[in-house]
Amino acid sequence: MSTGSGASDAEDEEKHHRRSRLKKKIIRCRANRVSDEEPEDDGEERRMKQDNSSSSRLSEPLQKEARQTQRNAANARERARMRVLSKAFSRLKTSLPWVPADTKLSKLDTLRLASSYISHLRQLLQDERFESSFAHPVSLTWPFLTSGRSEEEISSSIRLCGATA
DNA sequence: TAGGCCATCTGGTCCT
DNA sequence: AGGACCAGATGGCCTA
Repeated sequence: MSTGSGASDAEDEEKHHRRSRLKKKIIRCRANRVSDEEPEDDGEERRMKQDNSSSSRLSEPLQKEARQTQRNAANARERARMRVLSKAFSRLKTSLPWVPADTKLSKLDTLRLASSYISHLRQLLQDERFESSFAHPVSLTWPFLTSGRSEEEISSSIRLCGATA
């Protein structure tokens, strides 16, 4: 997974499309297997049965088909859900300071770094010097925290964020 | 080539 | 009943 920056977004997209094509191929194969098991469509009788709203009254093959349709819909929803989750991870990653945009970071690493970064910020809030030099520290976000800090403080933060907890 | 990571499928459970 | 969420299984891609 790459970051949420413009170029890497496109990269992500391309990667995603490549994967999707492969996966779709797999899905098609599986679907074919399923449909191979299904008997031939018997026109009129089938259409009449489709008018029945209750699936329990459907014939066996139609029930099977209905289940498969529902499954496919559920799969699509699950894919969308996981896509949202992945994007959230990407956004979280881009909000981590001192992590270059093109850095490869697993989801687990992203969580760990975010966690350590939060700890770091909490530490800063408890720091007396920090409190005396900023009137409203809580309203500040990370890019501003670097101003007024020594090289040593910044590099120690880099070490902190660079280490996988 | 093994191992890590990821996307997807799937069945189960919970919630509305 | 249907959707959301979750966890396990599976298979592909990538890298050391």
